[in-house]
Amino acid sequence: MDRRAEDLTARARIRDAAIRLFGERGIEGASIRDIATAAGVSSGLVRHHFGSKEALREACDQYAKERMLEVSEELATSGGVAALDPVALHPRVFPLQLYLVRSMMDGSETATALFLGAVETIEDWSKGYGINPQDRRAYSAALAAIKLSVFVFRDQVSKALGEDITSPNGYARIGQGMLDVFSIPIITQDQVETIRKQEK
Amino acid sequence: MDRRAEDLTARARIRDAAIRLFGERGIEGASIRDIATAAGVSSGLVRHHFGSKEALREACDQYAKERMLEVSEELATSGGVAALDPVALHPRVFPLQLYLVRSMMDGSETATALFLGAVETIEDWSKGYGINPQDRRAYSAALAAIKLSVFVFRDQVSKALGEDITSPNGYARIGQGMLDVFSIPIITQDQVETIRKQEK
DNA sequence: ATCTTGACTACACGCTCGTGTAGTAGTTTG
DNA sequence: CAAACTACTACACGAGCGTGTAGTCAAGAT
Repeated sequence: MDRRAEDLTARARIRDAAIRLFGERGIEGASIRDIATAAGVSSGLVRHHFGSKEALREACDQYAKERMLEVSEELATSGGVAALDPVALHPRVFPLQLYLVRSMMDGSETATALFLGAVETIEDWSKGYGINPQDRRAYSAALAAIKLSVFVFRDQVSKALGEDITSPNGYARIGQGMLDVFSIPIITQDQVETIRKQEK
Repeated sequence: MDRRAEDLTARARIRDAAIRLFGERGIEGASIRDIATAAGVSSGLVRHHFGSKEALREACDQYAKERMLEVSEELATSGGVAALDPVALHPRVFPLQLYLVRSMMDGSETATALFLGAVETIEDWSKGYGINPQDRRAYSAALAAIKLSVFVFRDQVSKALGEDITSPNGYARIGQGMLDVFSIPIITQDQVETIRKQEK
């Protein structure tokens, strides 16, 4: 997580520690005392700045959302593979993505809204790109979920590759793996037709 | 979760309730008392049968693993799309998958071993199927993660589609969406080459 | 008829959690 | 210089947790 000038305050340290620990252990799994210790402050100060655990989580949601949208815009203007990646899948935002995924699984509305936004972005992009699936909405939702899957299973994927996917090399490999999934069709459109008829 | 003859015992009811609640709320999020209430027994009986929460989780891991492998074999022999789906993605095993994903995220070795097994199965399958990605291991790991992603984000995907993906209709739609992802290449192999050169 | 065993419950324990309260130190404001 | 405010800590609270213990009850063995 890269720092900004105002971010040397205790409040920012608490928020950063919360995002990291919530992301690693889940919301229930990380206690206020753990977060306070990680940030090098007393547990009372967490309460002083954020009021409650729920409010701390909302502050984290908001911050993660803002940062994600910032990075997303940066990548959109820089071109490259970015267009393929409306919700940025960039090593820089690993901790944020990890946190958002956990927050989503624990029912965060802000995080879920980000997901829905990503689905819409993919919908628009796929239209402009000339992709015409049977059910564009379902296609876009599947793609949005797919892009987050690597974060969810980062430990398992790392174990499968034999190297941490947060390392430059591991990240490059799994990124390449994803590109292969997106470039090599594993069934033909004809087969898809056949399956759909079977199901009816 | 479908029942078997022996499954009318209190022990089985506890295990089923545990798999459901662990899957819905995470391991930390579901207490022994919650599970006991859901199974219609006292919390002491959970301890009597399983010893500890950790042991209960391991029993759930083991049971989920066995059932998954059973279903996996069934689907493999029944042909159809099954070959495409070495780790069965079948509505029948939704609660099991949900549980295994949660257990995996909380560091279960049994669940992680299942994931690694799936990666190997996909590796073998992709070879026999004539798919030749740059990095077969990374490709297989990505595919394994992708297949589980729908379970992780089932609430978000359901919200995006406007209908529950555990319903027959919703399941058919997201299944179709996945098939479209696997049948429509979104970048060409040439573009992949270009990107790889850029990154170097 | 008594003993044993296993399924099952009730209840109490110590711990950690989120939260509440009181108070201190340093800076800002009048 | 005093008052007020803000960042911050220490400590106590009640609740819920996993766990431990004691005991009930029905069924089968001796």
